[in-house]
Amino acid sequence: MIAEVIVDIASSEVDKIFEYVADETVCPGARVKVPFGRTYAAGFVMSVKEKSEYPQDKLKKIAFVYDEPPAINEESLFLCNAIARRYRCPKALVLRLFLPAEMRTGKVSERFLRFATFVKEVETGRAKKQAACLAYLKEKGKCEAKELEEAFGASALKGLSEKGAVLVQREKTVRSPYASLPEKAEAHVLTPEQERALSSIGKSDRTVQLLHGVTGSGKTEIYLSAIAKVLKEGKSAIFLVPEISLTPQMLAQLRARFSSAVAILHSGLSAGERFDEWWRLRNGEAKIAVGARSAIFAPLEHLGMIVIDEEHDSSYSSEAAPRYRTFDIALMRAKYNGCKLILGSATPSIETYLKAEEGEFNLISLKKRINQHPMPEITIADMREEVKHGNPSPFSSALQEELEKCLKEKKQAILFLNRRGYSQTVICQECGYVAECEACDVPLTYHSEENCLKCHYCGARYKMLSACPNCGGVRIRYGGTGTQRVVSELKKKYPSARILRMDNDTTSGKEGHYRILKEFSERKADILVGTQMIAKGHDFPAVTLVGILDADMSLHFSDYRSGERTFQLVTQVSGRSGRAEEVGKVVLQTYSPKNYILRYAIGYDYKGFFEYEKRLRKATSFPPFSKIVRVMVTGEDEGEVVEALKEVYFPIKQLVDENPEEILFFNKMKAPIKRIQNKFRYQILMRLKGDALIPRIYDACQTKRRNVLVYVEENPNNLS
DNA sequence: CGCGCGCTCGGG
DNA sequence: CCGAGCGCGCGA
Repeated sequence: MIAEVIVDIASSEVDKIFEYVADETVCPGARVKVPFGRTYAAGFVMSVKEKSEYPQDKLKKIAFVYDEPPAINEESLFLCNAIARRYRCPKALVLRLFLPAEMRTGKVSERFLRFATFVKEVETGRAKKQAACLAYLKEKGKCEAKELEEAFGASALKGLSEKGAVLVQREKTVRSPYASLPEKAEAHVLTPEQERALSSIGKSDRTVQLLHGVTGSGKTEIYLSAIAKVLKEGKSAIFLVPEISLTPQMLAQLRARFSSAVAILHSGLSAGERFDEWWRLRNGEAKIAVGARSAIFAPLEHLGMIVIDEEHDSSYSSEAAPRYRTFDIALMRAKYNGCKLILGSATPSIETYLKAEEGEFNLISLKKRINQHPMPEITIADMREEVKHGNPSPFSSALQEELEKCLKEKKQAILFLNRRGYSQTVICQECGYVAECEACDVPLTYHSEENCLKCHYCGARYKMLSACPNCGGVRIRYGGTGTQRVVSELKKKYPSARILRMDNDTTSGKEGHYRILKEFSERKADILVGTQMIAKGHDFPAVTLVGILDADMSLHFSDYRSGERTFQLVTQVSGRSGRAEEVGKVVLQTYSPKNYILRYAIGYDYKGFFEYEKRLRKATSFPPFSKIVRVMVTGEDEGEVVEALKEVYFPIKQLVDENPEEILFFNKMKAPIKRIQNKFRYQILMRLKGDALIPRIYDACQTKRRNVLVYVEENPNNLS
């Protein structure tokens, strides 16, 4: 037998089939160890065949075959080939997506625990501890050795073991994260609207189902019911959520409904936990994979449903090679398995909603909130007026009024500002010098807590300036407010209020998010100040006020999606207010109160927003009415980067010249941020009418340069 | 003449 | 990716 093997080396130069002699038992998908060059390499068997065209005397034998059930199944192999072809990336890199990292590095394997089992009664003589221990164990039959040692002492157990009264053995166990969560099944009664949605999914002949429902309309319950149905048919399901939405609340809900049939795959788990959860899915013990983006690669067979919750979320696009969109992989899997793909959102992306409107996706709209509560009322605070009336603080008078009321009534408030740190920039007032990162072409952010300057692109830290390094001036201005400054201003204004901050700087550690959210939900604070991350699906019943401090931030971002993103953000953040019996309030601060996007957002008018945005995109030929392609060229040596840019520019230029009807825009330039982490960044930017040229653009970007990275991005999430 | 470094090439 | 092989430049 001959095995066609891909070696686990993520480089395009070695991304080809190597043939090895294998015995009959080796099957496609198996992980193997093969002689490669001087040494050995890990690899994957992609296929097997009878004989080889390669010179027989040069063929070598597979050295070792890992785990008996092949780690990669047939569907995974199919997906791997499709993804590698689509995104032009080494197969080894794609294959890694299908395995928990722990499996490749071999750092973690199964966990063993020592268990003591009762064997027989024996004479214990004067050894009281032994007698007590034996009695205890006889009662229980079997328990963890560590438990007995802690209760009765290690010597007692050892003594009993030597006498043959108990048997102490190492046993393989499965780490079960969240084992402590309750497993109680509750009765689930669907509202008529939810019932209708569920049956619409069942009846539809479309693969993709778009569940468009306002915040609080009970989408989750529909997902869970749909999954339960699939499970009953003996099939499995994947449930995807954005990175930070994997809250304990959500997990508790899943546990309650499906108990141990759920496996959770996310970065917060320990290496061992992730490894075990993965195997529970692979061997069929668990039927539902829940997780962020990468869980779309879960090793499930007989897939009966895929759910992508908050489908508009940008975390569903991979920022590293392979730069896949989760939706694309999900669609491949749905088609392969002949199952449905449910997308859910209160604010679907323009692209998704357009496809639903055109009938490509089945559109299901949920218009009612489960608890019948009205959406919180959003009022606009015109910050131009505030400035005119001499209010220099980050809080408008309307917001201050509401905050005071909120504090007096002992309710909670959330203030949202999408900028961490104290001030965005530090500027010398004498000469205009702006502190910048040495490795990146960006200004540094002042962090008051550590009294230092930080680069938000590479993470570098610098000492705070005592004087301007340029002119020696000591008058330094702090430009642009961040969450830290908001907190310090709040403390000045409301000294008795308890304030929590939640941003990238306060959420480090395994359960950073969770800790802060828990404190806030236990009402250990009155005001929560935070970035993006406070917007996601958390439920704080006591919150009656939300302040959006700077709605313009994302609005005036030079990006075709800025309107869409602002609408989504405002809707999502507003949804945090008034979750319980009380009607919530939202104060939205802006310098452009007449802006269309904000107008639609305060009226919760998704359709209005969609029609407006659709017309705009159509008129200007932006996605989804075109495709934006960016070829990024980056490396430490600027000369080499420019060389490489020219190298890929010419074939693409030729392509463009030959197909003028496909092109809306085409140019090469420096990227807006010219350097990140000492790497220079140049780009070719294109707007194309369709996808026709995409494969050839990828082809043109294949370079064998070692010190320069060239990659293609399709409709990238940011163009910095 | 011999060694060292940088580039190219092969790996089954 | 990683190491082997080889060519060329330079010092004594």
